[in-house]
Amino acid sequence: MIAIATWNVNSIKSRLAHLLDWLRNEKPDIVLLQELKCINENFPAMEIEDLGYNLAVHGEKTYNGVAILSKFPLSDIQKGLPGDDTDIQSRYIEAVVNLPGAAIRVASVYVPNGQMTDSDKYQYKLRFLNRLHAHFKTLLTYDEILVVGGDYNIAPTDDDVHNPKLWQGSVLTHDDVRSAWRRMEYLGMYSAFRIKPAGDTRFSWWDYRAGALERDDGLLIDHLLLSPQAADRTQSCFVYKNLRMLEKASDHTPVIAMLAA
DNA sequence: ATGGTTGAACCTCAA
Repeated sequence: MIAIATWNVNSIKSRLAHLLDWLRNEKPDIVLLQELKCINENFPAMEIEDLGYNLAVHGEKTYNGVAILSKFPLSDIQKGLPGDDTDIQSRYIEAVVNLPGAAIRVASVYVPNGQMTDSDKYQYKLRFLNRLHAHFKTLLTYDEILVVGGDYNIAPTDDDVHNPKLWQGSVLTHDDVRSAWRRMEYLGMYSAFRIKPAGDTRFSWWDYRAGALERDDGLLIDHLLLSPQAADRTQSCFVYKNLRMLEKASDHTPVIAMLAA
């Protein structure tokens, strides 16, 4: 079994102790990280490599930043989401993980939050999702085992929201972004948690504000999207809530898929 | 308390 996790750490520097403990205890094979909030030079590569991981890092000062950690060798590393050369934000990284006798293409994506539906950032989010759709269309022609994990900043249905009324029309639940999500599904990308849910936790993110965690005011916005070849191998998908319960936690917690391999 | 917290970097922005 191969464990593939996605986790928005909200600053790799602030979350390093949590990350290292988790890697030591759970030993996920592949980890897709978002919101590093650091440039490549400041990424704590040695500490993570010491635990047996190979790295691909696409950092940025202050904001964004994505990375791939893998127990197996990486090749064909690509940084940046195709489709707009003027977009310099570090929100996408892709690589091939070379398992013995098999290869898995993986990517870590940090979809823009969008802030407010009347903001320019929301338009950027919708354009980004269009580019992601186009890229998935290309990737699916490869007929590979493909896993794209990340913070999609989309709660695909009201089942993914603790209190749907409270979140109605927000940038995380708006019809526009849900429609964009479904377009990716219709291409043939399957949500791991949708097809093989396991465990008791339905959400992956709780706001720091207003006691959201205490009220379980959570949303499932971190997802692992799978090609048909990856979906066939997926045995289960669950949220690892422990990391949200710690002192100085990220506001997101890992989502993990188990693939037969 | 016209909402609250966290992180990075700056005296505010993004989430």
